[in-house]
Amino acid sequence: MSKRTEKTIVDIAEELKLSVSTVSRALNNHPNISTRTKEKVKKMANKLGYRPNAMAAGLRNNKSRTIGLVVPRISMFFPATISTVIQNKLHEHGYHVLICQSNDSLEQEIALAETLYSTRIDALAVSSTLYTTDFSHFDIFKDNNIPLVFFDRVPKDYKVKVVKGDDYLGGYTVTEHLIEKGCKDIVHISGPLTCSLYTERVAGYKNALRKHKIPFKKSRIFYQELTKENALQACEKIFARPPYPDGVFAANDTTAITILEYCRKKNLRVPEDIKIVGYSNDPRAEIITPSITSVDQFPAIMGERVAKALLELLQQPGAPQRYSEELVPIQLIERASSAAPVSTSKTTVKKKAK
Amino acid sequence: MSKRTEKTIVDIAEELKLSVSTVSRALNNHPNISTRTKEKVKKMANKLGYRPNAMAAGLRNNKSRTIGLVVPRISMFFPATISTVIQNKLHEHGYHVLICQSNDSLEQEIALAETLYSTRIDALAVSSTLYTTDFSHFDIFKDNNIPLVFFDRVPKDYKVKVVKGDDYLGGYTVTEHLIEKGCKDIVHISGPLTCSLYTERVAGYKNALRKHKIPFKKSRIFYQELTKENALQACEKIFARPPYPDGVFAANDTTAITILEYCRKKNLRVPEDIKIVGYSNDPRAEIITPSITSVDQFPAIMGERVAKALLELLQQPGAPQRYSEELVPIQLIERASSAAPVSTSKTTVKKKAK
DNA sequence: GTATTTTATGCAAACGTTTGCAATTTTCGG
DNA sequence: CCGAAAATTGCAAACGTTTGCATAAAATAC
Repeated sequence: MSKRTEKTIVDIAEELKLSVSTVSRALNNHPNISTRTKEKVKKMANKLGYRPNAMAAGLRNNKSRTIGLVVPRISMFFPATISTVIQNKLHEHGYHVLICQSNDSLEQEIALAETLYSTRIDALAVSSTLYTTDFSHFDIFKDNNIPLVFFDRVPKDYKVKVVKGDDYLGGYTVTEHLIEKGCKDIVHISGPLTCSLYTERVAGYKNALRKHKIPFKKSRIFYQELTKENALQACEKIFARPPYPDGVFAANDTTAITILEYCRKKNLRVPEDIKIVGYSNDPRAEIITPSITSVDQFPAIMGERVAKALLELLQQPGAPQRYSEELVPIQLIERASSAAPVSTSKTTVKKKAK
Repeated sequence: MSKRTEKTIVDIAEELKLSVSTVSRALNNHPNISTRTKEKVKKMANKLGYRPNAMAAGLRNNKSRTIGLVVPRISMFFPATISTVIQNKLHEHGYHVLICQSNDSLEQEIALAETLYSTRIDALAVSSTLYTTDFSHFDIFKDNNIPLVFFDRVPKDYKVKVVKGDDYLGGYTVTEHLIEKGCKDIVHISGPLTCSLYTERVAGYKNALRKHKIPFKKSRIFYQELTKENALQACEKIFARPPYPDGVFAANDTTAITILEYCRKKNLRVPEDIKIVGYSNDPRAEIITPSITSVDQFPAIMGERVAKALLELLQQPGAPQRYSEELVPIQLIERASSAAPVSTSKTTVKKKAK
């Protein structure tokens, strides 16, 4: 085991009786260096086991070739998929990605912004906390003209590049779908309104109701963090007494699944007695019985777009960042949980096939 | 928008008519600095919007306060959970975590080792590719005494710190469980043997068979990357002609789920006709019908242990790294897919309840 | 009030690169 | 073979910190 003696370009230079600048340029394929010396240098670099010191280069160039990525958590399907794509894509272009989790804590998000700035990341992509309404902790990046892209959970009144799903359309589509399948009393379990994407889905929900002349009832909408526990609590309220709703639009699949299981326990048949639609098309939605209708948000596409946006901004340093919003399409994936027509109460009780 | 003028400690020093060294020490709470100047300095730092430059500090100190994490992919439940935990834990101690994906490509893994070394990470944790048998691309870290910890997918003959699940016990437990539930002909879908954890599970499988005097048949074991497509191909072979097996031990849950769905299509009843057990306790295993028996590997615990190991090594720089293996326990989670006793062929055909 | 210890601050080098500019060597036209 | 242009290489400063050592200031002892 050799003592920790990192080889540097000066070692190469000494060995070869060249100047460090020549060695540096040779390693970076600078056109002014003859091919002969380039070869010599690279050979020696190999021989000595030289590895460039990214910090030294970064300090000199004032760039780290690292980009930051802040997401609520990487153990959830949707952000995990996006992160994967962004990471792979940027890696192809020689960038590292520092994936950080805010754990949906505003405090942590603020701290992350600070320390990510300290590492002098070249760009930042963020999907914010559920509770972030003030985005000023990202001002440092804007002010210093560091590429900044928000995705999915994006700010409302903060001028910055944005890549998001078409949440209004999503909310509208789901609700209309349920109405078309015969639902007349649709509950919506939404995330907290501090997060703009939920307000948009709610808007879609309301507009679909209005269009189909179904009265909107405040008591039929819930705003909460979309956890299993909260979903169960909502169920307790919803099914405390009749009339039960005949449709549920859950703003994520964890909630949809929880409600489905609750209904099973209550001997409510899905979809005959009540239809359920989720959101995000989590892999679980497909395999549960009955399979759950959901909305595909195409996380891979979103990831691609974010990566592309970042790369474009990185390619044109100094160019002022313009506000722009990019919409990633959504698609309703119809499955069993919202399939059959609603049985008129107590009449046709077809035996469920499989 | 201010021009990009990063404030540095020299700016603070000039403003305060102090030397840079004093400012540096003040910001780092060096004991030799009077509290009065410390306060003054910090105040001014705030006022100027100073943010430390991690690269400069890193260059000087020869440490980056960043640790590397190499996993096959972060979009899979098990590594995602581990990564989450490691990241959060290390972050508490002021470290950044550079999460990288090898995408199960040896080539990418090698490249990652190289570039991670270039960033001068302070430590490295890796769960290797399915196909990594030669680990010499990690020698740089060993040779330079940089903390190196492997987890889950660990090397066989490479002396290094290791945190892994008890895969032998897992294989044994699952197989014995199936036998106890009445299975006499158990197929095992294993990952490729290049990955040591699968060889151990296979060993467990074989030993359980032997102990219970069930002959091992080579034709009943499959070695393949555990994807859905491969699982389907295996199914085609397995169910090409009778006799069909009465038990399947799948080395991950994706495979178990695929087989379950295949059996449903073939009108084979699970668990009456055939029992299925998966591995890793993916969230999907719980919600599918019938729910699938699986093996919990406690990813959160594994993550904790890895983080702890890294931190310990980081705390004692220079100490020679010893080889050591830490076993994380496993637990069989019994569910419906392996529950009921095997129906003797064609006799009692109880209607499956729900 | 001086000598000595303790406390607080400053100087300057170092970390490993990159790069503008100057210097040197090579090439080539005439 | 000379001079000028082109190609190659070298010098030295800079990036923003940290830190060993020296120095200055304050506190303490006598």
